[in-house]
Amino acid sequence: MIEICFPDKSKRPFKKGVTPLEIAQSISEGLARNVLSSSFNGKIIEVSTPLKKNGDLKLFTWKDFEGKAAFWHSSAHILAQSILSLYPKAKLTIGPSIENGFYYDVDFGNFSFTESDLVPLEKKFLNFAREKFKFKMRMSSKAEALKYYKKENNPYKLELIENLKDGEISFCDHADFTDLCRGGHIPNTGYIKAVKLLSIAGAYWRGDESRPQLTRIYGISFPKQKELNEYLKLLEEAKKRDHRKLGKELELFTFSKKVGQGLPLWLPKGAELRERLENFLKNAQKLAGYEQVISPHIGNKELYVTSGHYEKYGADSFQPIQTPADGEEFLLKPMNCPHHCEIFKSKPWSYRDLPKRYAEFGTVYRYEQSGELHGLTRVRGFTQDDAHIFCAPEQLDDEFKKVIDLVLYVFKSLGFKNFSTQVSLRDPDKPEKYIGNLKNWEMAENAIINAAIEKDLNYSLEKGEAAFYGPKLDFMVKDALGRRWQLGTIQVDYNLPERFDLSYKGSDNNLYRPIMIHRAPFGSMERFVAILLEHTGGNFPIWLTPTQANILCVSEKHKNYAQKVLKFFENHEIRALIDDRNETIGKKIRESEISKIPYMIILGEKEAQSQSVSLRKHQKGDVGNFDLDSVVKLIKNEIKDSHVGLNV
RNA sequence: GCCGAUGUAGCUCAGCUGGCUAGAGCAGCUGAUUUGUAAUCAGCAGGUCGUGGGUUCGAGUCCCUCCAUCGGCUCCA
Repeated sequence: MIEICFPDKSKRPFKKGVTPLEIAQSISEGLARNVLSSSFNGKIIEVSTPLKKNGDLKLFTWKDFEGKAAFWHSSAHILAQSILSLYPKAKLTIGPSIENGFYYDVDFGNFSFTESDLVPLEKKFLNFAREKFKFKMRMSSKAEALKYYKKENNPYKLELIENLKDGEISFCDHADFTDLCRGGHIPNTGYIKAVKLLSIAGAYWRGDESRPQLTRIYGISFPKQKELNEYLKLLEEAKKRDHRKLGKELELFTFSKKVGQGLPLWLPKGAELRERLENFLKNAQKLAGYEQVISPHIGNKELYVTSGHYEKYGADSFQPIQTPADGEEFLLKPMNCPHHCEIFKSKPWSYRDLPKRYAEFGTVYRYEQSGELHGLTRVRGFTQDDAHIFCAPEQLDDEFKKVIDLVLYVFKSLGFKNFSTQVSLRDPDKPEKYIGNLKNWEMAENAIINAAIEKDLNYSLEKGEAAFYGPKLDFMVKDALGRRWQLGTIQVDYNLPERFDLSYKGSDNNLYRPIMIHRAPFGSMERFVAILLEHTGGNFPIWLTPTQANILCVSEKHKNYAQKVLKFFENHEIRALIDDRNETIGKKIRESEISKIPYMIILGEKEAQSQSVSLRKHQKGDVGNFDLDSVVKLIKNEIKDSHVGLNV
């Protein structure tokens, strides 16, 4: 007998060799039907694995992350089986489960696999799934595994096996298909009732640009057809919130082939919106002790040679601008930091002056790869809400926390609740990738981690993700389709103060090197507006929205009264428009609803007589009749409420 | 940059296997209507079918080049 301990700490004895599935059965038939995967002493195992010793058992169903992972991992096996069945010459590589579904990377050789090939593949998949093939794990010696894939002539699997230890190599069989596999499957293929092969993409073998490009097939599967339908519907809904679509519809920004790809043009409404965001942050920064500075859009090449950026990125960026003078070269500003360093250098500083906090909405230009451009989230010209803090080492801790507070304040004011943070540290195994001494790195990394803990951030530690000049803390927010984007960022930098030979005089009359903090709460105005659009679906908080109230006349007869109402609104600083076109009131309301203006002020004969207005709220409908004073008061109150913490 | 897909009027789209002067709705303009909580009616105008080349008696439709966009990969100071 062995003793099994469950997550609720209860313990029960079982016969030696019992499987997790049998244990589930002993609990309830329902659980047995739904259990997809399990873990024993923290290690993921098949539910058919006999248990031979005492230990902690967890059973996973579709509701658990681990259950879904097993489900999708198993789906990847069936996908691979389907691929080989239709394309016997294809070479399989890897096929993991991902956040939403799974993929398999395949080398089709000379054959060009296209989207239309997904349909028959999907059919094949479903046919295999219905057969209820059992997934069976099998250990293999390294020699045996190598022999198998040599026979299959599959260099990818051979490379994978070469990197594995003998004795830790296993295969998973189902039907007549086998694949190198670590394990973690559902009991049989029949659990998969619905599948959708979503898209194909090129992906480099092992993520290395210099190695062959494979065809990646993405898919998602579900235990019920209904769940697949719901997921596909969700994707459709998400497309409606795409910032590129909304930006066009709401006339916020546009692109022009003639101006150049990745170079956004802000339309009047978008520019106004962006200006409001900038003013909001400027006010907050003023209160936090920042000073605004302004630097030019180009800088002498020498500036970037000094900063080290030219050496590292020069060849991959916009190339230097030549002037009529011999040998003179300027670069489009790819970042603001070197300029700010020179601002700091403009006079000598005492320790009493620190920290200096220089802020600038600085527009920078970076030559991003054409295939990487994406709406407003990845562009070639953008404006960072940048600032650089020059402080003494002993001030780093405190300054870092203050910046976190500012970022959290910005996120809170704009209603971003579901964000995650990532602490990017150096890779300790590759010290050559980083500059600065070890002691400083440790100090900075600890400062960031401690600050993240103290501020109760939900953070992940990412080794090897640090910039070459220092560790950083990034704030990540998802877009409508669940893609993660970095917005706010806080970075510690030991490099630039060194390269620019920055210094301040300490109390002992010696010169010391300041530490620099780069930070941008929005990240960039472009990306921030994009993500804000996707989060709000274009229904911005009323303090930000381009038009707050739309004054609609029932007929052209009431133009004069409408003008009077407009004047009244303007006097109370409410952004209002008049729609006095010769159209029906129904049409004006419809258009106002579509353009997502929060309030409609409807007025006709009745209202003109009584000097009142009829109020309609976007997405809500008629609110009732109000006199001018109370309607203004009502809207102003909502504007104030929508602006969390701004009026402190 | 790489793999795959897409590109028809300001916007959303139709145009089957190549065959009359390329269509629709919305937006625009003109006129009628003067309207009460999500589209009033009629008329008019609007397109080098992304670009350049090729195949063909004939190309929006087939082939190639380039450009842009979309989904990914790589990258992201």
